Amino acid sequence: MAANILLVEDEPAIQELIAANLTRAGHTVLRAQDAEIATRIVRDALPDLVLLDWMLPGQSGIEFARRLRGEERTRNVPIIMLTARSEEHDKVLGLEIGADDYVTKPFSPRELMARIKAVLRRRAPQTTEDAVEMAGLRLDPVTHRISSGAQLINLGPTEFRLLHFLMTHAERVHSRAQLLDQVWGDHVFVEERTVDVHIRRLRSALEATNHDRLIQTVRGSGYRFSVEVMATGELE
Amino acid sequence: MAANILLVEDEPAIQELIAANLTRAGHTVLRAQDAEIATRIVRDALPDLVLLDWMLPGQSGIEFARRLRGEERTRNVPIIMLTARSEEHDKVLGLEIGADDYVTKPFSPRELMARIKAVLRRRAPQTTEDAVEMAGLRLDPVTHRISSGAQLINLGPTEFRLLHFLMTHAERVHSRAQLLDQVWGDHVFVEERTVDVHIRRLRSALEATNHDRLIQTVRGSGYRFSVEVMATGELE
DNA sequence: CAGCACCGTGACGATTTTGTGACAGGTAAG
DNA sequence: CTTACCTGTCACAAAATCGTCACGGTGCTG
Repeated sequence: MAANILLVEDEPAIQELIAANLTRAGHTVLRAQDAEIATRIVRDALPDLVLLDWMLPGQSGIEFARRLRGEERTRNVPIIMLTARSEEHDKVLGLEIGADDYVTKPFSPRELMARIKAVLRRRAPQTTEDAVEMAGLRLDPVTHRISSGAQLINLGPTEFRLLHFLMTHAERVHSRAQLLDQVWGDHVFVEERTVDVHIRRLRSALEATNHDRLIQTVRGSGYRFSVEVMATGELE
Repeated sequence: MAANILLVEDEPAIQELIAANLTRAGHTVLRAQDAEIATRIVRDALPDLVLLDWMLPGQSGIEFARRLRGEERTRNVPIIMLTARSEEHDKVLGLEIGADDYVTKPFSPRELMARIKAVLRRRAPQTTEDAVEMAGLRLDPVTHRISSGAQLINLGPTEFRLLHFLMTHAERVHSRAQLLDQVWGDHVFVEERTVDVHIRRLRSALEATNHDRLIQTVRGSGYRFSVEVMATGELE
């Protein structure tokens, strides 16, 4: 959770504001007023995340980002860009470079912190090697097996990862976007509705042991793995 | 609790005094000596609250406040005005612009801190992820579930958001227009009476656990979520 | 008590969201 | 080069939810 964050921002007041919020959230802050200083810092130690102002004196933020992406060593460092306006042109340019997220000024620090949290979590997928068992359904990451009692259940790789994620984050609702980030990977371009299809494949595989009811649809929000029975159906 | 506060005050001694108190209370302070500096800051980052001196060199505080209210992005930032005069006329003018509170100099720091706390609390619960529980009714945004004891209650997306808003802003009357803004979204074209229908759907869903009485009609004004029993009828 | 403004309610068509079956690649094993 | 999976996308079906309306009830005013 706690991370080392490189903050590249020329406006002192804003830099101070962001730094204070980051510190309060438990992160360590490395500050840079311009791209040159930032470059020097990155050479010494790789941060876990870079917060980068689009407009900087001297070398622009976008140029710095491009350089980060260009070098093997720094390629995988997540970048969040702070941009003056939400113009489509900027957004496209940013995506090209591979910024992980965008925050447009004026931004609320609260929202910025939320984005940072999201990006960090996306980058550090929680993959315990421990077996999970819920409601008689057992998933073992080591042997890559799923079983219900003696009954073995066969799944494709994607459905396996999906079920693993859902079981290790049970009871929570996950949006399709979140599932894509966590299960498919960070920078994958896939239709959101594809999640539906895999949910369906997962369900039909679990149908044999009547475990398909554990995967619930939350209309307008996403999906949830839950042991609790749905409220509606008192089907008798 | 901890917030980012923009302090616009030209008198250095006063500024220092207030800033020290804010910092001690755990807040982060952004300082500006005049409206121009304040404008520059707001262009980049939205504070959680603005403490604004009425009298400023150059552009007046009231003018700055008016500009904040005029722009979409900054409209909802709470403002507390600081003024030397205590004339009724000023108070009216300030409230007209939409200042959330009003403190007259000389003020006691303790009083000011209390006002700040009050305003922040009023604005805060809008974006919380925490579960809410009132009168045995529990709403959890994370699992997207509503329960009364072991009994689960099913709601559509809109009713869910409506109940969430009402519960996080309980004991207060909300007009239909306010509810539409807060629950439906800012620029939605929907009949006001539609709120009635959703209130009704919400009530009938809560009826099973006898929680429908928590949602009260305030004739001529709107609706209120309240734990207190209505004074009027002891319906048996 | 009449008139009026306001609210609750049931119904219904429209819209949005999700489930489902089919299909065209893609990949790895044989 | 087959064959046997997997995958991502689509189009369409099914389902849930939404917004509106009309009607009737309720409480306030004078």
